[in-house]
Order: sequence, then structure tokens, then C-alpha cells
Amino acid sequence: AFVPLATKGTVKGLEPREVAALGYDMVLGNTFHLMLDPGPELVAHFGGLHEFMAWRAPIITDSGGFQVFSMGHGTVADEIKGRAPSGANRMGRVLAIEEDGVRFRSYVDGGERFMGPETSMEVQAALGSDLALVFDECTPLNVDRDYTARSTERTHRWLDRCLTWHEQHGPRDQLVYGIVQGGVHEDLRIASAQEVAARPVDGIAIGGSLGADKPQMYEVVSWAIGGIDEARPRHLLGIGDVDDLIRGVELGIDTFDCAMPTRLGRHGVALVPDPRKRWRVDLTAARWKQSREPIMEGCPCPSCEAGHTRGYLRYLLRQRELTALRLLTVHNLAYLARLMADLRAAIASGTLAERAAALRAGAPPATP
RNA sequence: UCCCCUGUGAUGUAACGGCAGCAUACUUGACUGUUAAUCAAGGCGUGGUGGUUCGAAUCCACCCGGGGGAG
Repeated sequence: AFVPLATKGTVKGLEPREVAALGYDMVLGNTFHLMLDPGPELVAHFGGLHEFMAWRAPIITDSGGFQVFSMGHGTVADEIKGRAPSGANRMGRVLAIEEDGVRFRSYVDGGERFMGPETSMEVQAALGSDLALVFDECTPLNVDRDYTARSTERTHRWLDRCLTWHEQHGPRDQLVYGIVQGGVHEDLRIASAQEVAARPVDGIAIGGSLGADKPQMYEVVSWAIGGIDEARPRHLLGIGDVDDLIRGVELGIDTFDCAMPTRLGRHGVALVPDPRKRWRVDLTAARWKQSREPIMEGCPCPSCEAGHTRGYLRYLLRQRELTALRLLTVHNLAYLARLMADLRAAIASGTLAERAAALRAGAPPATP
């Protein structure tokens, strides 16, 4: 299943009922963001994140560990392409990563803040999520093996501290996922997977740097999965390209989360079954000016069913009309919901390999 | 007919006589546990003709266009 991001307590642009109507029964909120603003006390005042955002279905909360990575190293694309950190880390700054946790500068008020394993679990307890992720350090790609090894070991110690805190103070009905690190090194990935699997976690997430390109990413994921037992659910953190989801399912991943569908939607890009175009069509492009084509031929999503043309979307996008961003967010989330349902059905009928190949070749996801 | 003001990319505007810059728009590209309705790149310009000057968007003359005033 795919889990849309509701980082700051909302799937950007959509109401909870719209997200649910697209077939989603889980969203992912972020401990880091919600801790800084509005703060765990305020969310608790409203009775937890579910009540606060009026989402009456399961919520995963990310631990905040990834923020350390993104503040210090920019986006994944920046890192892979050797660009200087930009965007997300312009104001946020990591001050120090220590055994106890991370000191950083708040992007909200500029003040110095701290987050460690106990802090993260405490905030996630206050948020009242159904599924908490343990606090980890997401090691970047451009870091040597020695640092990755030591960081991964520290992440394992943080894992134990998270479990200890949760056992003593955490909500009884809150599940906890451990996180596999280990960078792009086979032995570290396998060892990390085994370490995490040896703990009493309810599920296992794969995080960290997954490599510089897709083949390496698939390889790294397969290493990590190799060290995990089959009994517990496996989550692949932060992955959401169409082909990556297909491959991930084939590798044995159960759930994914990613900013991609919603972010691309707000940036004017619609997902389409076209591998040659990397599954994307940029509706801000001039060539759609007079196009009467639908966003995607045969798409059953609300945006396409309404009959909107690419020419209309391009016009709305140029005008920066919010409607366009909502229409594309809906379309993209609907696309991924169908893709995952299609793959799920293929697994059930024992035809995953063939179906995955067809989808990878550009077959549109089936309408349930 | 005379007088005054004014002409800088598509648009709105900067530039003591010293590398014509900014914003918007446009075109293209990027986006993988979201500080992102974001970010990056690109193309496009001194109304015309002369003159002064080492050097003119800038100063001078005339012409052309626009605005205002007097008749």
C-alpha cells in the first residue's frame, strides 16, 4: 500500500474525506515538523493528531530522523548530483549529532532545539499515532563507509532506547517500526536488518541512502530485505516513483510513503503510464496550450472524470489557480492507489511477475 | 501653431557621462521518510539620425511616437 504524506497534519491541498475517498486508509505525519509547530502540547490539547486533523483512520508518524539528513545534506537529488544543499536547509541547521541525539536550529523561531530517541518517542506518544517510527540517523550517500558503520551502530542503540521508552511510557496501542540503515554497503545493510529484526518491533522500515541510481537502490533494498524475516510488515521509506513502487513490491515491500505524487501535483506534473517520460507529464508546458486531451486517457479519477483538458490545466497552472494543484494531487494519488491495488490483486492471483512487467512497460493500472 | 513633460526586453521599472540591472510574464529543466502552490536555468531591451566626449540610456540638435497645457 502507498501512504500519502501529511507532514504537517494535512495532505497538502486535500481534505481528509477526499484522501479517504481515493482509497487511502493511512497517512504519514512528521514528528519533527509537528514538534516545532504547533508543538506536541497543542496537538495533545486537541486530543491527538487524529482529532486535530480530523483523520479517523491510522496515522504513521515519522520520527524526525530524516530531517537531520535533509537539513545537513539537502535533497536526495542534490546529493546524488553533487549539488550544494539548497531549499530545505536554507534556514534549518544541524548543530551537532551526538550519542544522545541531535542539536539543531529550529526553522520556526531560530532557537536551538534537541531531539533524541526519547524525545521523538515522547512527541509521537503525544501525537497519538497508530504507528511510530524509531529515531534514526539517515546517513547520506556522500559519506565514507566508516562513518556509515558507526552511524548505523548508533542508530541501533537509539532503536533500543526508543523501545525502552515506548515500553515504559508509550501508548499501549501504538505500534513501533524499527529502521534499517547501513548506507549502500551490503554487509552493513544485512547486519542492520538482522539487528532490527532481532528486536521486538512490530514492523521494519528501510531507510537511509539507497544509492545513486535505481539499479543500486533495488540492490540495496534486496540486501536489507534479505536480513528480515517474513513475518512482519516491511516499509520502504521515501520511495514513490511508479517504477520504484512496482519493483519494491516485487522485492517484498508491503508499504511505501513518498512526497512525490503530492509534490509533483502541486508543481504541475501528472502521473501517466508512460515509462519513456518517467511516468510524468508536465502540464505547464507550452505544447498543451490548445490540447483537448484529458490528463490521462481512460483515467477514472475524479479530476479526469470531470472532463478537464490538459489545455485547461495548463491555463489554471499558469494562473496559479489552486484548483489545478488540487486536481493534480487528486489525480496522482488516485493513480498510485490504483497501481498498488493492481499489484495487490496480482499477488493474490499469483501473477505478480507478469503484471509487474506489463505495468513497467506502460500498461495503465487497472480500475478496481 | 506654440510651450512643457516623456520614450529602456512582452509588461512595469532601475542605472553621479563609465560592464544596461530588477520584478513579473514567457520558454525549458528539476523534484523519492515535503520548511517546496517550490527551486533552477534560458531568451528577449536603450524609438530614429547626427553631434559633443576617451566613453552616451544619460548631454546637444533635429525627426518620429505618447501625455499634458495654451490657442
